[in-house]
Order: sequence, then structure tokens, then C-alpha cells
Amino acid sequence: MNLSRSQTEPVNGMVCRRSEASTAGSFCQNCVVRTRAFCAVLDDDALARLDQSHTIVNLDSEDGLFMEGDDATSFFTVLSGALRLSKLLPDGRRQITGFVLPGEFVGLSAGDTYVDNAEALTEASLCRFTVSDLKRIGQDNPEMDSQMLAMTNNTLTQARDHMLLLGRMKAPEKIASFLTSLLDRASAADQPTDPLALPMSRADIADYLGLTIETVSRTFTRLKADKIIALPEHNRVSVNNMEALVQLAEG
Amino acid sequence: MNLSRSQTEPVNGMVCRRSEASTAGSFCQNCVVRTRAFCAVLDDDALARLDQSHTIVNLDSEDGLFMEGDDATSFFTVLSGALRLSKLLPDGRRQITGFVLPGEFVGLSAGDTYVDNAEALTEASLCRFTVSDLKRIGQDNPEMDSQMLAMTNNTLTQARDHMLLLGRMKAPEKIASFLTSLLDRASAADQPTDPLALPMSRADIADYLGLTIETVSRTFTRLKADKIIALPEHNRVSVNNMEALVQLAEG
DNA sequence: CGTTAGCTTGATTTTCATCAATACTCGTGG
DNA sequence: CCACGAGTATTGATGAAAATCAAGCTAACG
Repeated sequence: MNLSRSQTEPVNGMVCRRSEASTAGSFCQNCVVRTRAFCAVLDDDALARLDQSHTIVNLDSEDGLFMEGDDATSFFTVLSGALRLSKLLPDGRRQITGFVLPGEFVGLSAGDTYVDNAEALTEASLCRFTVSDLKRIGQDNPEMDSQMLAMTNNTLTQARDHMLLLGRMKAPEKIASFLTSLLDRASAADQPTDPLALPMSRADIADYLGLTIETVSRTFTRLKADKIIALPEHNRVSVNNMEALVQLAEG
Repeated sequence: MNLSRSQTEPVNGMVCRRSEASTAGSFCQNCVVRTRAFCAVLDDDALARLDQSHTIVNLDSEDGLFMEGDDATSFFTVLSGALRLSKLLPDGRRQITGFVLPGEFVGLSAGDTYVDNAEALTEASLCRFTVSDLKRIGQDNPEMDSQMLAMTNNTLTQARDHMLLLGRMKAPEKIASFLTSLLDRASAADQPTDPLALPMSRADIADYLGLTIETVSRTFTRLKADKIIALPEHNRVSVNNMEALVQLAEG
């Protein structure tokens, strides 16, 4: 498909092989996330303008996209793969604040710098716009803001659910809750649920759930001992007792 | 296990002394939060329409406004006072997901029911709209969605900061961080910062920070023993050593 | 194969929750 | 005005959950 010049560029000290290619032609109409992304509500005219101003970005697993504090000049829609968003304390403690999946966007900032770090969890491709282009297009297409508001509101709802998990759940509940939400997403995206793929490392899971890797590991083995799940591989889970898992996940 | 944190009132069925009055005349132009609320961007025409469709709601401290699962038919802007948003686990564990201050709004839901509980932290007055009125007005005033997007984005940023606190900070860091953010807000709102008022109970602080009331209390006394703060009253704090407090708050 | 990064398991310590008692605050009625 | 009582906050003793420290695994890759 589209060939791109691949380059290794340090982004703020972060080494990432990130390839970019400007696109010719009318990709937007045939975009894989056409029906789900913020641009789903745009008419053909606006889509044509988007086609002018977007760029495709390809990331390898673990590549950084942007960092907290960088100038927020770009805005991205995820086409494929997944990103993680994280925040750090000065001494290195990390909290993953969310995962970004195909159709969702990242990089919309309240101020003029990004407020978190975005990195690729897997290989990923993204559709990139400059914030100024986006604003321009948005002004002529008010339904875009309304769509983005709805999507942001969804993200906020998830964030609040996650606060309940972080502040009030115990380790087994956190893990169970994590697994059920992965299961939901996988089945929503027509991906296999048995075994379920865990696309992220134990460290990522730990930093997402507010635990250590040791506790994550121990909790998995405990759930396994309790016959609630099985771990055919480190990165695959299959659920034996869904009742019990859901029970735990609810708190 | 204590199931009920607010023993005073049966919350189910929303027992609350809540007074409503439909408004005559053109309040919107003179509204106390005119320059800060989502309606700040509206023109006179739209304001006139808002005047038609809004209602004032007055809440006493601890009154409930809505509960998780209720039909999300109304939308509110806080005029004065403060609300808390919370989520519950089935066994009663509670997480406060945020506080809502004058100028901010509550009740915008991704789906058709509310996703959290909203209660008055202090006496409060709110401006109420039906969601359908709001949508109608929004369709003719696209800048409204854009303003609401910006405000929601701000809230999302706060939510993510709070996830870092909940998942990765220790009790003294949580308390210090809580105090510095209260100080910031108080000074932004031209309210006294020394002593700083704590408008919420220990239970609210605990449920906001993911701690127990005992740990909150002990942490306050420890900060006091370390001469970082003083507690002239239970609900007032004054900071003796701002350096140290900020140091702690940063992690 | 050997090396390494990631994962698991075990022993110990730390932090915070829980349980329990005591003190403070404020409103009410004697 | 004081005494009482309910609600709220503090303090203390103990326990449990999870973090930390420290080896061992396991699997992927040269």
C-alpha cells in the first residue's frame, strides 16, 4: 500500500522509529475507522479537506508518540494498534491513565502542551493532523465538535470508572475488572476471547492498575489456583469461571 | 463493615429538600457565572432562549441532585456552592471522582443515564436545563459544543492527574497534593488561603483520596507534628512550610 | 546452547486498614 | 447555663494487604 520513508528520530530524547508519509488521493472515504472516528460525522466536502491535511504515522511497539510537556501541535486518530497514555512522578513512578484503541483520538489538550505521555503498545498506525488545520475544519463543521465532545465524554466516564478501581478495589478485584473489560473490548472488536490476548506487559498492567508486577503475577496465579482462569501462555488468559470473575470484578 | 456512610438520610428515592423556581426575566445576562460557564460563548439571542428554559435549583448541604442510573434528563451549571461526584461499589465502598465548582457543569452523560452520584457539599444553587432544550440550543450555536468540549477536556485532565494520585502516591503525598490543589483553587477564586477552609468532611477527603478517615486524620497530625501545617480548627488548615508541602505533593 | 528480558515465587517489611476506645463539637432540651 | 447525646474526629493496638527485596524460572533470540 503506501510506502513511506522510514526514519529513526529522537523525539525529545526518545528514540523512536517513526515513519511518516503524506497521502495522495482520497483515503478518508475508505478509512478503516471511517465509521467510528471523530470524522465519521463529516460530509464529503470536509472529508476532502481532511484528505489534504492528514499524514499517516506508523509506530513500532514501544515507540513514543509524544511526551508530557511537548508542544501540542499535532492531533492523532488511531487507525490500528493501540497506544498507552501515562503520567510520571519525578522519581519514576508511573501511572497508565488509559489505552487508546482504533477509532479513538489522542493529543487533544486543554492547554498548549500535552499533559501525558503517549507510546505505542503494539505496532500502530495513526492519522495525524495539525491542531491548526483541525480547528479550521472544525469551525466550518460544527458537528465535529459535538462528536468530539461525545467521545471525550466517553473517555471521561472510563476515567471515572478507573478512579473507583484505583482508589477502592483490592488487587484481585482490579485484575478481574481489568480482564472483564478486556473481554468486553475484544468481543466488541470481534477478536478472540478464549484465549484472550494480553497485548501489554506485566509492568504495563501493574502501572495501569496501581500495583507492582509482583502483585499482578501473584494475583494471576491465585486466580489460576482458584480455577477462575487459566494461563496457557504468559500473554493469554482463558476464563474458566466467568461467574466468579464477574463477581470479583463488580467488587 | 459500615454500609452506610451517611446515616442521616435515606438516599434511595432521593429524599432531599430541594427547592425549585422557574425564573422570570433575563437572568442569564447578569448571571454570576456568566463569564465562566458554558454559556459564556453564547450571543444575546441564544441567551434569551436559555432564559426561557432554565430553572434555578437550590440545594442544602448533603442534598442529592441525582444518582447513578437515573435517567439523564437534566443538565446543571453550578452557580454557587460545590458538589461532589461519587461512584459506589455494591458493598458501599465509595470513590469521590471530583468536585464541581461554580461555573462548571454536571449531568452531561455519554449515555441516557447518569454515571455517578451528585450531592451538595455545601449549600448550593444551580441552573438547570433539560437535555433536550440544551441540544436544541446547541444545534443553533455550534460554539457552545466547542466550549463544552474545552471544559470537558479540562475535567478529563484533572481526572488523569487524580488517577496518578490514586494509583501511585502514598498517604502523605496524597494529602499534600490535595492541600496544594485546594490552595490553588482558593487563591484563583480570591478566597482566603490562610487559614484555608476545608469545606468537606474527613470521610469525603478519605473517599476522594482513596484512604480511610483514620489515615487522613493520622496524616494530618503527622504533617502537624512535622510543622508543615497547623490545624487551628478541624476544618481549617494553615501552611507553615509551603516548600515542604509542595515537595511532598510533587511526589 | 548461552544470554537476557520478562515473569514467577519466596521471605520480609512497610503501609495502610480495621477494630476499638476516647475526645471534641455542636445542637437540643432540661 | 449546663448536661446530654449524636455525629465527627483523633488516637491507639493489631492485622492484613501489598510493596520491597531477593532468588529462581522461562522463553525468546542471537
